[in-house]
Amino acid sequence: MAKLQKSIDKRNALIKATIELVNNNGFHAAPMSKIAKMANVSPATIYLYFENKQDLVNKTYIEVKAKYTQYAFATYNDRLTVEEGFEAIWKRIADFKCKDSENAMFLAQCDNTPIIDETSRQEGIKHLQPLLDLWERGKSKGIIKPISNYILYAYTINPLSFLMMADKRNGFQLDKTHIEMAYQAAWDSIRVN
Amino acid sequence: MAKLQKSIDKRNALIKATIELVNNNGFHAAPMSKIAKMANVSPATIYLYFENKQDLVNKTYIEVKAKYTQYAFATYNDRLTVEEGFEAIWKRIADFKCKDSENAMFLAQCDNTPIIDETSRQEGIKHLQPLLDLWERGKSKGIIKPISNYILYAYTINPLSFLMMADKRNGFQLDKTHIEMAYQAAWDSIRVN
Amino acid sequence: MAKLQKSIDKRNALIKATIELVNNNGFHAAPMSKIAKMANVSPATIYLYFENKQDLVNKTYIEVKAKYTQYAFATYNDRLTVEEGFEAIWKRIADFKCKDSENAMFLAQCDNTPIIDETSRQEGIKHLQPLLDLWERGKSKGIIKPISNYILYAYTINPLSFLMMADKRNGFQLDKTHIEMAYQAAWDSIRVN
Amino acid sequence: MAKLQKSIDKRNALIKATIELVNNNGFHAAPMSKIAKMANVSPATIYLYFENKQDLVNKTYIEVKAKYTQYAFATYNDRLTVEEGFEAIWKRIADFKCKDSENAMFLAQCDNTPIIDETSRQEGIKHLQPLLDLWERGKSKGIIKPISNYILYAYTINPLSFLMMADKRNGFQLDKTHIEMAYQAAWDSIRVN
DNA sequence: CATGAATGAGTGTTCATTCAT
DNA sequence: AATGAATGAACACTCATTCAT
Repeated sequence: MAKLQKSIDKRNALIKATIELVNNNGFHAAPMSKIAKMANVSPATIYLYFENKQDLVNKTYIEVKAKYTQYAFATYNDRLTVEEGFEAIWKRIADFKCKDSENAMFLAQCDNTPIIDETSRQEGIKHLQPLLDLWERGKSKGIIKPISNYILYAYTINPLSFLMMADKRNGFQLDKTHIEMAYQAAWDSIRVN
Repeated sequence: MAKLQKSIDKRNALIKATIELVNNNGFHAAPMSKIAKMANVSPATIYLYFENKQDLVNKTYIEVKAKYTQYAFATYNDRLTVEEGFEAIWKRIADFKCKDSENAMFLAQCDNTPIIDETSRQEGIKHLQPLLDLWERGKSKGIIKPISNYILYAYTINPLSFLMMADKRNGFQLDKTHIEMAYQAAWDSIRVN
Repeated sequence: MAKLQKSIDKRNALIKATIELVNNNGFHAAPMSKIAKMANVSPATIYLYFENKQDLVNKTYIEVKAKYTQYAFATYNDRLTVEEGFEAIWKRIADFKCKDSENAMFLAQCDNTPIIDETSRQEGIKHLQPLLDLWERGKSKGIIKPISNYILYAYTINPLSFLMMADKRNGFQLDKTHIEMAYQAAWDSIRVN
Repeated sequence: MAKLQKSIDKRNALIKATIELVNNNGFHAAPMSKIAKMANVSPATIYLYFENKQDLVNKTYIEVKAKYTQYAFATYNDRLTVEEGFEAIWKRIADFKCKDSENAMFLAQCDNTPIIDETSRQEGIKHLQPLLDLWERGKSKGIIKPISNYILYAYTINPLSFLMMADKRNGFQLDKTHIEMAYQAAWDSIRVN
């Protein structure tokens, strides 16, 4: 029991270290040796928990994505109206991007990069289903435009990554007011007017 | 003159090679030696044209971004109405993402990554000014929502990167119909009701 | 008693695993971890039975060499004539190389390699004494050439290793007929004609 | 020209270092770093001359084997009688084992080991053809026993490796007298009495 | 201007061995 | 007696960069 606990701690420490290093300097500046050092572990120990670097990165991605979706849907249930449901999910995601920016930034870095292999990417997306279901409901009720989910995602959720990065990098502040405006833009872009 | 011409050719070849390699396997799979080989040049020659790898990547980014903005504004002039102007620019950008996907994918990979340094990033954004001016015009005329340009960008232009990647990676097809739908979403998200 | 029995089983399993792995890919592909796995034992357990890897390899060598000499002399007794005795031993050794090729191959790999330390090598040779005695008898009776035992060994026994490897690796078949021819060559090379 | 010369020097130094290290402590104690150091070269430089460690070892083997066969046949021509020819070749090989023991020991270590891949092994054997031709001549003239070349090799040439190792390791002295005795044994083993 | 050869520092990974349990 | 987890040191190999030519 104690052994197992310790193991999970190390695994977590490794994943945390990976996220931290990747966030600070990008994937190309996150060597195994540094990850090990930051997790207070020998480089060899990493390979007790992960097959290789690719696996470590994939697993980290999947784990973070799981946290993300879990957070996103925590307040949602399908008895909400389409608009209520959408707002609930969207705001939770916005919240995640603001409050858990470590994880959010890591996910953003994974977005357009071939570092995560396709299998893990699919695995990561899997838990987004409730949102897709909500959209289908909205479409059939004539509330949401009858367009591809890819477009719906591109115009509602994805912009939040950009805004979070702008907040981190440039002068932009992703505060309450801006989030409200962003939500309005998101909803306006997909609702049937 | 002939010498200079030759030089520009080599520089271009190097930039082209960088883009190609980064597109195929990401930044971590684009070593200087491969870039040199693909450009039919000695590794040492790269350092006649660029200070180091960081510089090569930065310059490549700036160059590609310049092509991108040049293409974006080619049909635009400020005598167009706000909506006409916006549509003109947006559609050109969409066009670029479809037709020059080599360059577009490279830019997408640079988006959320710390590989490009902040200075070069600013340099790349510089030429986007006409779009910002257009938005200001739209805002003052009450046509476009009075919100931060970051949000306007996030909800109109940025989604196109996501859709292009979806087209490259997943089943999604960024064709005429989808582009039209995306444009509608973009415009709906920022126009005053 | 049960405990002790179990221990011997484990020791044997470890030695067997060592032989098997070394045979398959050579010494450099027989790490302790794989040996442990193949013997269904923890890596740490190896160190209860052997001091270190060198010791494991040495002991394996000695053990296999012991089996080899035991087999070689099983049908021999010193009341046989010199030629009968030589044939008996030689044919047993040839038999061993054919039938117990696992062990024979392992010994062959140890032959010209510095992996086995000199002490263990001497230890392994020790049981060959009856053959040396036979040779001395043959020499004193004028039946066997009065030459160094090293040469006698080199020209009678050692060639069998080469032929066995040729059988394993190349097209050569070390069958009944070839063994008979080899025996004739061996005997011809050392007998006083 | 100077450049090319220097390159060949380095290649030779690397091969020499490989032989030396393998001879001293076996293959498992010849890491690339030590080979590089012994050749006064950076580890990275090895990879300018050889694809990888396997390639380095293979090429070293082929090169040494070539020197060996070249030396073996230097005094031979097919106008010699079968016995003269055999003695010429055999004695040259014995000579090689004595005088160029560095190379000879390296070859001995390669003999029963899977470190050299089969292709390189075949490549190494290729130049032995004149000996095989001589044997065929001897067989057709009824001078040499009509038996497999594998057996002829096992009982004439191969014992020399054993004797050389005995000379290096144990008390045995592979001197003139012993060589003469060994030759007699070799010839007796294959000649038609 | 252009290069091929060269490299020190670093990469991901494996290994023989140890230790707390 | 037996172990799974852990590790420092080493391994084969690669990289961005330099330099003599």
